[in-house]
Order: sequence, then structure tokens, then C-alpha cells
Amino acid sequence: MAPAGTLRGQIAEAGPAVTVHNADIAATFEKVADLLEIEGANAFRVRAWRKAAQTIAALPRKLSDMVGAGEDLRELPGIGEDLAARIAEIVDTGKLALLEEIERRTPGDLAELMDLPGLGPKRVLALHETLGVTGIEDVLRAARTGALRKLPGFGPKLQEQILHALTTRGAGEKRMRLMVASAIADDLLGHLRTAPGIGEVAVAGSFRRRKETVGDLDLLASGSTPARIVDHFMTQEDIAAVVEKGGTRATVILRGGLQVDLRAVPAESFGATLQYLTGSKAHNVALRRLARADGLKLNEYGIFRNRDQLAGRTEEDVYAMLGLPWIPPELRENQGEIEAAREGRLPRLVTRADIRGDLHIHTRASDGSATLAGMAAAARALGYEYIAITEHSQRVTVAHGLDETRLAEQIDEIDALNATLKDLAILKGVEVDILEDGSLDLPDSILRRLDIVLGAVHSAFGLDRDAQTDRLLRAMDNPNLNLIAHPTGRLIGRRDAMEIDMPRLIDGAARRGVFLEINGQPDRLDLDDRHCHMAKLAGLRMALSTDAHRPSDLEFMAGAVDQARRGWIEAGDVLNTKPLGQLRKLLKR
DNA sequence: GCCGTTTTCGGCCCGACTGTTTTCAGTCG
Repeated sequence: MAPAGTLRGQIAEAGPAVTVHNADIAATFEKVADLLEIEGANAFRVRAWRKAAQTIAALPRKLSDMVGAGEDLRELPGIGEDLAARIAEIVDTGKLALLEEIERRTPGDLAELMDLPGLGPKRVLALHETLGVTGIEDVLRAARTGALRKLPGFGPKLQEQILHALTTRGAGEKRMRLMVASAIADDLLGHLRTAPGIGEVAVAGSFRRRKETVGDLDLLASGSTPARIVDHFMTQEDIAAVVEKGGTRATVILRGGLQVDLRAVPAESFGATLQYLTGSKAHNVALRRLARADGLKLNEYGIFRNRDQLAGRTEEDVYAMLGLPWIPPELRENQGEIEAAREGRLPRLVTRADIRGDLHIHTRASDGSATLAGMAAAARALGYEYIAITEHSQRVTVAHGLDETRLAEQIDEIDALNATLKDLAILKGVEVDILEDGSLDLPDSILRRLDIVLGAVHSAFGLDRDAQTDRLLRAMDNPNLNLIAHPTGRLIGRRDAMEIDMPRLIDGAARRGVFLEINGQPDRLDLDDRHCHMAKLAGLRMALSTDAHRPSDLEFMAGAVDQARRGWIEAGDVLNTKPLGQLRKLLKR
């Protein structure tokens, strides 16, 4: 391949000047919503911009592509004629005239003030009009001089709260990886279960929806005397600060910085509260609209007709009262799941029990810590029918990647072990490096002898979108390649996903009979939920794998299953739900 | 600004807690 610089230069000349990402458009829409709200615009108009921003942020396809193809954006939920034109404007020009117009009216950055606790549109406007505040620095000054607390509607408590937030900014506001939050949640639930008169307990929120990271934990508990449950919860020793506390609700900050919300309700409302706290917000709003349409009211205590509670004890009752089957929490993002439920076409999401094997495993031959026999034993203990051993290739020297000779030795070793195993098949594989030019790091002569070949990128993550996509497609041109491992290379919170034209990659994989991996490592979860859904819509099968480097890592399968479920993936979409015979056929290109 | 088994106008989810109030607005989830 030509040097990357040359290729980039050619593409820059031929392609569009700038690529506008969906996230940029969503951020622009959010900013418009903030500023309109501060200006006192119609609340429903503000909501329309926010709803559109959510739709855009969760969209599995690139808006710039859709605009380029002349598609009708008004078919997207919450996008009408006006907002469709605004999107096209941003895609075409990289700017939004309306936002520039509003910014001329409201100097500085008033929108960012909305992020401060206790500051909403009304108080931000008051700050601007009475003190001439235009940004964070002005607020800090007003709080320090004491001018802030003298304003009507403000007070010493609020001033102190804002000052505290401004001086400790950046600390503890990072989202936490799901697996880390799990351990904390277990402790908190254990403590809650010892409360007097306790009934059921649960974790709701984005944790229950299995989002890859959580910003806080939402706990709920049922019991005869909610206030006593809240009181008991406050005795948890990890609590560093109490943000608020009432008779049914409390918000606290743990020592580690994680925010935890607790809601305590009577048993007859547990299901409704679980539903309400699980969200997402957009899903809940949509459900409440459904309820209203039937002359009902849905809140966190149940479904009501006038004063009569019709449902609320279980989530199933709540959904049933709205004419819907129970919807798995992973789907509750208002991304079509309510319509699917109503029409009886909810997916039967893949479960851990559907998984028959793990197709991405390392041993100490490369950078794993266990022996081949050790990993095989751990897999048998999980009841797997098969596993694939997939070491790194020679290029990854820090991981003791295998060259042709060492891989040949491992092939013999696996053959020998297979001969002694009755209830587990070990597939001979490799995680071969995809080099910068798209070639593979081992010769075809050895790849041909393997049952499964994963290709993976471990270098040159920074290529531009077209070069990176071309690189992966070129790797897939090698008929020995079966699967792209951790396709985007992201490390949550540490390294961004590579720039990849995902629709083109998915289409290319489908055409070539190549599959994509959903890597279950807690900091990878790659493909992510949106890309999973995109791949499913394209009819592409995926492998759910752990990339295990030690026996306990095989448990990472849970994370891969979570991502898959959020992406609407069913057992039939997954390679490693197939019996060994079928799997082998699918691995023949 | 969007949307429609309430359909082109008139609606748009709902409640808890706090702080600043003297009966409730604002914020948050």
C-alpha cells in the first residue's frame, strides 16, 4: 500500500470538505435547546429539540450519509420538516445559522451554566439579567463575593452548593464501567436487605438496561414503612455525603464518588417503580403517552384510572395494562421497542444459556496466564461444547506473539489434547495482526491449517476513516480470515474507537462471509450496542467472545451478551450459539 | 417543534425534594 499520507491526500481532494458526525449534530441541538429554554421559549419547542438530539445521538446510521443519499429525515422520530432542514444545513455547511443568531442574543456561554447543580434556565436567565453573567467565571466571582445569594430565588445554601461544584469540578463525574458498578451494587443491595420490614430490592436505571457505563446507581426497595428503609440505607458505611433525603427517597454520594439514588415504596407499587426507575426517560415518556391515550395515568406508583390503581405490583402488570408484552430492559431506549412490542415482533434476545462456546481465548503461549489444558478445563466447567485458542501473531512482540513455527507447534499440541477430550472440542485458531496495509501478519500456508482466523488491529489506530476502512476490507479479502476481533479498537475511557465507515465495513463483511466480534472485555465491549444493531439489520452474524487471558476471564461473556442484547441480537444472529458442525460450515468461506 | 385510533389544531409525562417561601417555584430524575 502507498504511504498513508499519500492515500489521505487523494481522498481529501476527492471527498467532501468535512465530515459532520451525528454526535456533533446532537450536541448542537442540545445547545439550541438550552439557549432557547434560557430565553423562555415555548417549553414544548425546547423539548422537541432535545428529543431530536436524543434520536440523533442514538441513530445507528450516519446522518451525513443519509442526507447525501437524499433520504427523508422526517421519517425519524421527533424530526419534522423544520428540524430535518436544520440537520441538512449542519451537514452541508458545518454550521447552524439559528444557533449563531441565538448566540448573538445571549453572549458568552450561558448553556454551560445549566450543568451546574441548582441552576436551570430560570436562574441562569436571572443571573444574566441582574448580574450580567455570561459564563462560568462570572458565576464563580458572584458566588465568591456573595452577590449570588442576594438575588431573589437564590440563597446562601444555593450559593454554597454552586461554589462547591465549581471548586471541585471534574472530580468524580466520570461514568463508571458496568462491571465495576456491579460489585458496588451487590454491596448496597446486601445492606438494604437487612432493613426492617424489607420486601424486594433491585437495581434499576442504566445499570439494569446494561449500558456499558453508568453515571449513578438507582436502587429501589419495597416495604411496609418506606421511611424506615431510607433511614436504614443511610447507615451504609460507604456513604460520604447526603445530597437529599426524604420519606421515600434519598440521594447520596459514596466514598468513591459514585452517586446512588434510593427509592422506597410499598409492595403494590414495586413493579411500577422498577419500571419508572429503569427508564430510559424517553421510553417512560412514550409509555405515559400511551397511558394517557387510554384515559389512564402512569406514574411510579402504578397505572391509575382516576383514583383506582389498576396495576403496579409487577412490571408485567404495568406493560399488560398498556396492551404490551413485557419489554426487556436492554431495549428500553424508545428506539422502536414499543412499536415492536405492540406488533408482537419483539426480538427473542440472546441469553448466556444460548452460548455454546468461546471463540477468542489466549494461553500462556502468548500473553495469557494459563496453560492450554487449564483454559480447556475452565471452559468445560462452564458447559461449553467448544472453544477456539487464538494467540497473538508475531508482530505483537510485547504479547509474545507466535510466529509460523510456534503456531505449528501449538497446532500439534491442540491435536494431542483434542484426542484426549470427549466433551469439548478445541478449535485451532489465531488472532492475527492486521498490518497497516491490510495484509496479515502470518503467511497463508499456516493460516490455511487453522479452524478459525481472527484478524485484529493493534497498531496504527489513527488512520483516517477511509484508509482505516480500506485496511480492514483488504484484510477481509484474504479468504482465510473469518472474523474481525474488537473491530473498532476502543478502550472505554482511554482510547477512542478507530475512525471506521461502519456501514461499509458491515456490508463488506457480509459480502465476503466474514463475521464481526462482540468482545466482552469490560473496557472493550466492541462492537458497541449501536453497531451490533446496525450489523443485525444488515443480516450479519456476530461472535460473542471474551478475549480471555485467564480462566476467570471467561466470565466476560456476560458483558458481550449485554451489548448484544442492547443491539437487539437474537440467538440466531450469533455464531457461537450454533452446534459445532454448523459452526464449522459457517467458518468455511 | 412534532404529531395524529384525540388527525391539520391543540395538545404535549409525572412526582419528590430543597430552598426560599408565607403557599410554591425551580430543579431533578
